[in-house]
Parts: sequence; structure tokens; C-alpha cells
Amino acid sequence: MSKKPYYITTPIYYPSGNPHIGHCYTTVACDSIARYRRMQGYDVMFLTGTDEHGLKIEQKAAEAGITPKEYVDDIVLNFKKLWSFMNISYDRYIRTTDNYHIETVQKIFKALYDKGYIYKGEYTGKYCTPCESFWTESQLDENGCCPECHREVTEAKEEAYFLKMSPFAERIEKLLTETDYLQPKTRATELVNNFIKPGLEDLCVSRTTFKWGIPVTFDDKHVVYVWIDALSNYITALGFWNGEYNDYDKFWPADVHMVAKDIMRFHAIIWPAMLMALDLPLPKHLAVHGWITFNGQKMSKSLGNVVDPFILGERYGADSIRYHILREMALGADSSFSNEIMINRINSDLANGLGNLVSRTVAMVGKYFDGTLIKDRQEGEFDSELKEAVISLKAKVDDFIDKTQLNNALAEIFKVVSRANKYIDETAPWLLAKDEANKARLATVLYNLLEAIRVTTSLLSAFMPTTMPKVWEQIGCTGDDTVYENADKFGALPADVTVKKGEILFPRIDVDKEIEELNAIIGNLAEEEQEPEIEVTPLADEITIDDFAKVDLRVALVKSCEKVKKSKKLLCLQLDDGMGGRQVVSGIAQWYAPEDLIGKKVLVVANLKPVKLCGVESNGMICAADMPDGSCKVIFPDMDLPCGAKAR
RNA sequence: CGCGGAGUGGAGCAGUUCGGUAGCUCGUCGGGCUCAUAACCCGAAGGUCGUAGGUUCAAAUCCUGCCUCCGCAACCA
Repeated sequence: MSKKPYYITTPIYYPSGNPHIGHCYTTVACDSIARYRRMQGYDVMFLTGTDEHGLKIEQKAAEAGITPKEYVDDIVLNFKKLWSFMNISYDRYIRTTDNYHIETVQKIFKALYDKGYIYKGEYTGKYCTPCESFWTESQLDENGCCPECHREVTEAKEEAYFLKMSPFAERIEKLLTETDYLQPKTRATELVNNFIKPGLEDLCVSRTTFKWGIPVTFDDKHVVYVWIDALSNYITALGFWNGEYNDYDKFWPADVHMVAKDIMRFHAIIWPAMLMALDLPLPKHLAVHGWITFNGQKMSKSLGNVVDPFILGERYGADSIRYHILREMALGADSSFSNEIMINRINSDLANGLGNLVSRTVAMVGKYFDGTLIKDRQEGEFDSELKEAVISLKAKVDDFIDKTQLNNALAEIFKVVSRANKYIDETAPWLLAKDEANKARLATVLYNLLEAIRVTTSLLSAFMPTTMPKVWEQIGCTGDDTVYENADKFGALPADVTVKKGEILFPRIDVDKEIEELNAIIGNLAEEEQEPEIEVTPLADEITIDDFAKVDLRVALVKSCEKVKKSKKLLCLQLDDGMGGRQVVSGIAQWYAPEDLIGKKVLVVANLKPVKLCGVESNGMICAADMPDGSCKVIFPDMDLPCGAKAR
């Protein structure tokens, strides 16, 4: 009988910077599932990779003075290094710059065009001429200018290809609401309400404004924009429409695509639409997890160092990091990461719980039996309860794996670890050891403990693949003892098993000392980062005095100020401008409370065309200056200046 | 009234579908044990389950209003 196929994927990561703990999160989870499925006897295909095209990479490479390919080659190396460090067992690694992928994407693009799902249209957006870049409204900086060079942008149109989405809207809505495709399903309504009910917009799938992408074969001005390029990796990597591999028929549709919530939308809507347009089967599940947050804040570049997986892994071991990530991660929800939480977790579960259980059990076999158990047995109180817990564990873990609830799977396993520690107290082997007559009973107790360790660690080996074999060595496992098939059986180890004391598996960590040291490391890194941070943004193009005269800056007094409801960033200010007053809306709510501004004087661009922001009219703009950390500070003029005074 | 989620002992969470003695992990305090990585085991303290009403014999759970937080969308003039 041939093995059942199982296909699981991580997203392909964008290598515009080095990998961080967020990448680990998804990848470690997929790896654990892949390993578990392999144990269960599935023929597993575990795919990961990198999405290497696009404007941002083009620019980063230009900054570094190398070609885009050279740039990504470098970073891909770091990704692979991290995966090898974290003991990730991927079966295939796809790079969107691989030739076979490029060819296939071109074929897919052409096929969609021939089917009439892709058509040529016009894309309108904000364009920055010096940068030759299009930006969406949301990408613009706080002044509505180019986020790269901070110069003005203009409305512009460019020719582009679009993918029709509306033909698939109904099917996608059903997929989200009526099937268990999306996990957890709680986000389905949100997606449907926000994107499908208002009418699915056609998707822009090509660009002419940058070159670092896959060329459209029948129109060489265009390169394929991210969607069709990146998402199709899941099938091109199997050899779909290419000769590089040929297991598409075997593995498609995928069993699980695992993604973080920020790219859920693309996998929940665009990817199914593409597959529908190509008439291909849809993947079975999309497992969405939250972000790792750091002390409640979203991960950011400056915080990235704090949780550098290499630094943490070197200190505590890759398996400890894997365990912590998996144990904290609940499907869907964010999970906060702090060094303290992690260290406490490692101490209580791994060092005190599992590590200590192995250590004390092995030590007792050594002390009371010289390392090798006698074959005599005598059953006693508490045995059956322990055995029951051990034997029933596998089914429970299986169930949680099926639901991609790895945190619960681990919790279940550690309940048995706890049960075993309790069993030691119940049976008190050190008392049994005092009387030679109890030898058989003592051997039974220790054997039962070894069996509990064998079963829990064989199930754990999918999650902590590096450390568990070390345990097996210590408790005297050989050959097939630790296979999945034996994980719901009691008595796989030989009755006269020989143990071998080994190194401490998970050394206990001194919390205070470690936190201090980690903070010191963070401090050093932060200092190194500081220098380039103070970069001054390039000067805008030269203007004449007449140009400046067009801008009418006035001094005004803030009479009242309140937050714009339903908005996070906006404050609504009532100003005395010496001309009867005016209302101005400003995007500074993150940095100023209303009472910080009331009674102060500000500089306002007074002849700016009025607009509505979040439905509130704004007649001007408050002058403020950028801070290096991305926040901004309002410029307060001298209080003696009269309202309405014109600045020049 | 844009859409959605969440408010439970010091912290992090489960329980809410199909109302019926409020549970888990960590922390704190007390006790026990000594095989073990100052680890292990037992016990205790600590919660008017965001808030105000309503339904009910009975509400964390159902209904209504309100407050707070978060995410998406919008938006940073």
C-alpha cells in the first residue's frame, strides 16, 4: 500500500531583510506538523521558499550597489542558515527567481489572458516622477508625499493588466463561510463584509514601473506583479506546467497553507480566485496564526534584534526556542513574546518538568540497579492510572495536530510529564530501595517511568527533533522503540533495559541574570543602530521665492481640540486664526492628546485646499517636524505672535 | 451608526455552542519529600467573570444599552 501524500507549505518569505523570529513562528509550526505526519506514515512534501521580486528588492540592491539577484542570493543564504539552525526539515525550497518558476508563471499569466480573465486596463495612483514609482494612498508619508524621497506626487495613470475577480466572488464567499477552508473561521465574516460584499475589485497583476520581476511574454513593457508570481509557487514547486518536478498530481491540492494574519487576505481570496480561473482544485485548509508581539507591541525592525533567533538559539538551544514558540502560539490569536516569559516557560516545562523527570529517573536506575533493571515485576497502586494516561496520549495529540492546535498538543503531552513526576512521589522509590524485598516493585516503578518518558518523548520528537534522541540514548531506547506505532503501547522497552546517564538536557536558566545579559546585548545593538538613524532626508528640489509665496503660513491659537471619532490618528482642532476661526484636522493623535495642544499656538498652512478626512472637514495643515523614530512633533511658534500673523 | 474580535483571582488563558456549585498554567504563601537540574509532591490565599439593566427558580453563559481595548477597512493635507 502506498503512503498517503501530505502537502504543507509556509508562505514564501520576502527577503528584503534578514529572517527574524516571526519567520520562525510559521516555519517551526509547519516543520513540526510535517515531522508528525511523517511519523504517522504520510508521504510528506514540506515546501518553503522566498519571494524575490519586486520594487523594494530592486531598490535595496541599488542602495547596496549590487544586482537584485546578488542581493537576494545573500539573504536567501541567511534564511537557509536559520532553517538549518532551527532544524527545519523542508523537502523543497522554491525561489521565485528559479528558472522553472519563471517559465511557469509566464505560462499561467498567458493562459489566464487567453481565457479572458486577464485584460489590459489602466491603473491610477500617486506617482513620484523622480523615483519613477507608484504609491498607494496609504504608502504616502504624513505630508502626502513620496515615502522614499518626500517630494510631491502626482495623479498618474499607467497601463496595466488586471485579473477579473467578480466571476469568483460567489464561490469564494461560499468557500469562506460554508467550508472549513479558513482556520480559524472567525475571520470569515470580516473578509466577506470588507471585501466581497462591497464588490470584489479586479486585481492589478502587472507593473511597468519596475523591472525586477518576471516579464510578461506577450508585452515586454510589463512585469508580473506579486500576486501571480508569488502565489503560484505552491504549484510550480510541484512541477505544475514545468519539467523541473513532477509531483503535482500526487500532492495537489495542498493539505495546509500556513500563513500569518497579515497575508491571510491574499490566501483567502486572491489565491482561490486564481485557482478557480485556472480550473484547478482548491487547497484544503488555510491555517492563519497571529503575530508574535513583543511586550504588547507589534514586531518591528528595531525590536527585531531583541528576539534574534540566532542569539536566543545559541543561548538556550534551538529546541527550547521551538518549544516556546509552539507552546505559546494559539491558532489565530497573537501571542506576546518576552524574554522573561520564554525563560520561565523553558524553566518550568523543559528544565523542571521533562528534563528533571529524565534526570531523576535515570539516576535512580543507576543508583538502585547499577544501570540495568532486573526483570522481576510487581504491580502496585498508581500503576494503572499512569499507564492509562500514557497510552491514551497519542490519540489526543493526533486530534490536536489534525486541528493544527500545536499548543494544545504540547499541553497534553506535558500533562503526562507532570503525571509521571507525581507518580514518583506516590510510589516513593527511595523508600522501596531501603528494603531488598521491594526490588521487584522498585523495578516496576522505574520501568513504568521509563515507558512514560519513551512515549512522551517520541511524540515530542516532532516538535523538538534535536533533543529527544538524546533522551532516548539516556533511557536505553534502541531501534524501533520510539516509533509512532509504539506510542500508544506500554512495554516497548526491554524488561532489563540499560540506561545511560547523560548531559543535562535543559539546563535551568537564572532568570534575573539572563534578562540582565539580554538587555545588555539589546542595548549594544541599539547603540550600533543609532548612528545611521539620524540620517537627514534629502533636500527637496530648489524653488523660487514665488513658489514659496504660494504657501500662506499663519499663526493660530488652538481653542479646542478633540479626537476624531472612529479614527486613530486624527485630531480635530478649532483654531483662532485672526480671521474668524477655522477647523483643521491633523494626523497627530498618536503623539498628542487634545489637552496637550489647547491654548498653544501653532503654525498652519492656511491656503490649503479644504478636504474631508474621515468625514470631517479640514481647512489647512498644522506644521510639524519628523522625529527619527517615525513620530512627529508640532512646531510651536512664540506665544507673543498674534493670531493671523503671516510667516515668511 | 463602516466591518469584526476581546474584556474572567497578580500575569497569561480555558469555560460562553445546548444557562445549574468558576477551572488551568505561572506567580505568592504554608507544608511534605530527598531520587533529581534549589528541581518534585500536597495544601492555602486571591475573582461581585468590563458596566448598567432585563429574561429565569437559576446567568460568566441568553437579550438590551453603555464603557474600554485590539484587528481590518478608512485615514496621516
